[in-house]
Amino acid sequence: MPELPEVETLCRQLRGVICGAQVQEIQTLDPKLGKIKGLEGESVSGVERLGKALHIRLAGGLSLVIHLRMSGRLLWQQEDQGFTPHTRWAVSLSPGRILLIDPRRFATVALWPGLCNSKGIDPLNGLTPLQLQEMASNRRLPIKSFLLDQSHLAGIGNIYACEILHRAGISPWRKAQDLTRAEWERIVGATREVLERAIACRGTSISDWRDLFGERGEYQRYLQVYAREGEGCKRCKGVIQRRKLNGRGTYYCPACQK
DNA sequence: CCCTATGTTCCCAA
DNA sequence: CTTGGGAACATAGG
Repeated sequence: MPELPEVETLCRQLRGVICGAQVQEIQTLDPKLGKIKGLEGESVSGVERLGKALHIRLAGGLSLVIHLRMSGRLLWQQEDQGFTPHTRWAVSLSPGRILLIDPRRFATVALWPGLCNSKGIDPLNGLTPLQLQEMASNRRLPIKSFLLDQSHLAGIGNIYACEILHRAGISPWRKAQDLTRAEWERIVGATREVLERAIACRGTSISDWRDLFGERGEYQRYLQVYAREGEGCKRCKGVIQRRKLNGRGTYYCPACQK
């Protein structure tokens, strides 16, 4: 469910409520998640996002790393209001607790010694067209699959890959190695514009995404192609199509994405 | 029963 | 060894 804008939203919201707070208790309700012990009394020194992973940094140097995968959510409870359905894990801190809610049970939590080194570059931090073009040289996979590969760009998922390619006017099936310099420039620009607006909107609540405080995001108002199969393109006279690419629903306008 | 779902990892064939 | 694609993971909903 959550991609870069959604995880960034949680990251910023968590910073506002748990920086400096002390860990009181960690509860593991789903045995599939490994138990994390020995953090009682540790204080939170910061919250960072690396790709789609959330890092809660502790003063002792360790980081609690949460990955929400497909259906994970975080919910802040200032007071104990009980566990909502599908609560898998919870951290109680001095000002309140964070619930990890995850129907499909793909989410992971782990304790990392220090900073996790992720290979992919952050699309919002120093992304250049030349850099991308070099990474894509000799890659015959479709550009959409390239954008989804977290070892290249860290944070883009299925919704935003579709939206970025529409905004850039490029077909999801173009081979990554065939894009021109000008097209990579359009991708970099579209990536920044789409992700920054989505962050400002606190994510896309097309189905069940909610932020840390249970509020819906607003970016669904700005979606140009995702979940719009059969509807008119907002930029040309085309009709939005949906096809599968590597098993993922892929929305695009055949008329203006070349 | 079928298909779908905002992600990642493993396995296999080319 | 590399690359790309499909299945698996687990659950709910249409």
